[in-house]
Amino acid sequence: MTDTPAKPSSPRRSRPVKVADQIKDWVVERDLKQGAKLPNEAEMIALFGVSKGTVREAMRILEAQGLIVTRTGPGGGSFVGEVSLERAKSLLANYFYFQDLSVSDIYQMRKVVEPELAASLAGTLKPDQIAELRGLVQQYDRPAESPEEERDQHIASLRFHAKLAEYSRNPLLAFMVSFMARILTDLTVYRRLYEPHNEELRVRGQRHQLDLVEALEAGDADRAEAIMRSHMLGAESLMQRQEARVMRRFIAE
Amino acid sequence: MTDTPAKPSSPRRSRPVKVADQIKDWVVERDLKQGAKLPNEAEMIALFGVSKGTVREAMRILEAQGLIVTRTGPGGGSFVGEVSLERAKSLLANYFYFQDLSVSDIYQMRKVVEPELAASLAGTLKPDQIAELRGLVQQYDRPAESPEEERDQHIASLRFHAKLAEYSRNPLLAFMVSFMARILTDLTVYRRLYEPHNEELRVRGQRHQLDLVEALEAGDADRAEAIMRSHMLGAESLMQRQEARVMRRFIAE
DNA sequence: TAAGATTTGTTCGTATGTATC
DNA sequence: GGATACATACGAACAAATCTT
Repeated sequence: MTDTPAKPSSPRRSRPVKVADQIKDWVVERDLKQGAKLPNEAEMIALFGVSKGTVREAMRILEAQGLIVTRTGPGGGSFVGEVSLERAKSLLANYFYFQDLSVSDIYQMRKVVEPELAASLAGTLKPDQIAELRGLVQQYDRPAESPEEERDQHIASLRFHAKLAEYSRNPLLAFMVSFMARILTDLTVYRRLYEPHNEELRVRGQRHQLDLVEALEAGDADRAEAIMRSHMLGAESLMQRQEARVMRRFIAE
Repeated sequence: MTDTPAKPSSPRRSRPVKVADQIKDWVVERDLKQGAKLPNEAEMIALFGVSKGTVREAMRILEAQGLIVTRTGPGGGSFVGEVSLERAKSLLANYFYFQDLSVSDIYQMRKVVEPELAASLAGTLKPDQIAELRGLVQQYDRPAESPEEERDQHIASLRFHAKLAEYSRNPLLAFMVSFMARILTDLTVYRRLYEPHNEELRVRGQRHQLDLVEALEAGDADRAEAIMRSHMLGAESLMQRQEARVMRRFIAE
């Protein structure tokens, strides 16, 4: 029912996995919302006719997917918990760990998605949101004086994009932009993926972002889109030389 | 190390979760590849100084994320297993279950991503791939004679897009397109999300796809992009009236 | 086919930890 | 601080799957 169309001869499903599926069904049937309480361990044991260990393994499966959260103590138990953005990004990052994702792959996506986001945001932001964006841009207002500062500036600039994503009313667009910002951030942190210093590019990047905020404030969608497109081209050239294959490690949590 | 920058006061981490993290670290340190064998249960117990139940719960966590697979019997055990495309899509779908994702949200994304995919595919496909695409288009060569057939045609048409994604050399682009095709397919299956029948639109859609294959074969990127863009607009209008909020159920597996 | 070896799968009893009242 | 209600963890035993001979 809630399963993908029909696995041709399942490879084998252990009982905990089955129980996890049953619990999902149980939740869906009752249309439980975030925060709703699930039966406790003892009740689960009775409900599905399995032992405590099996129930616990099933719970861990659901927990790992972010579908439930568990608290101990009186009034504790397991609860429906919506999958957080953070967890969703981590789980997807694990997938790309095994793919051969390059920086230019990411930019091929960014070049089309970020301008669309910018365009759709024009004229929809509240003054405090505009202010917050301007605040982020200020964080890299001056030339970096050390590699560490340059790295921090780079990360702050990615936070600018993540913030734009946050303001979007389209969850899919928001997720994709936020996800790419995270991958690039991780890359910056773990791989020193920032340039041998190029002051001109930094200044131009900052100019772009300030102009963009202005266009967003003015509600000029076309201009916002154009600026973002140009900004992406600049950023791409900034990172292009980095041949680095992106994902070469597990992403924990 | 492999964790996100630094959780400010983690809410509490159960022992199985810790062990799961330790196992991830263990794998990363050794740079184990897909198929590599992990220590068996007994060794894990010794290695981390926890009980069997705890080890098993940790394993279930990793399994739920698609990071390991487990087999019984001699020569069995747990193995590093790359996260499959299917699982990644399912896990992400669970996130959007809790978001308020609309059909037009999906199309906002499709309208920019699918043309980019089409453009990048022009001139890169082998004859058998071209043939396979043509084969898919043939599956909705004639007017549907029943709602069921119309649904099947709609699904086949989404398979066309999924197939294009499969041919892409950009894993990120490929994933996004495939993911959207899956959501729309689920929607078609579970919610009868296909139109009250509009023969003209069907014919035009098919025409688009045939022209697209031709442009891809000829290596005409601009034309492929333009056709896809137009195709997306048509498909959008086809589904537009469906106000349906997309995700209102768990996606199992 | 059958038996044995190996490894995960499942259960049960018990004890401990944790948060609420 | 004690009682209560819950999850958490351990250990020993047994079941099932699968490979080898």
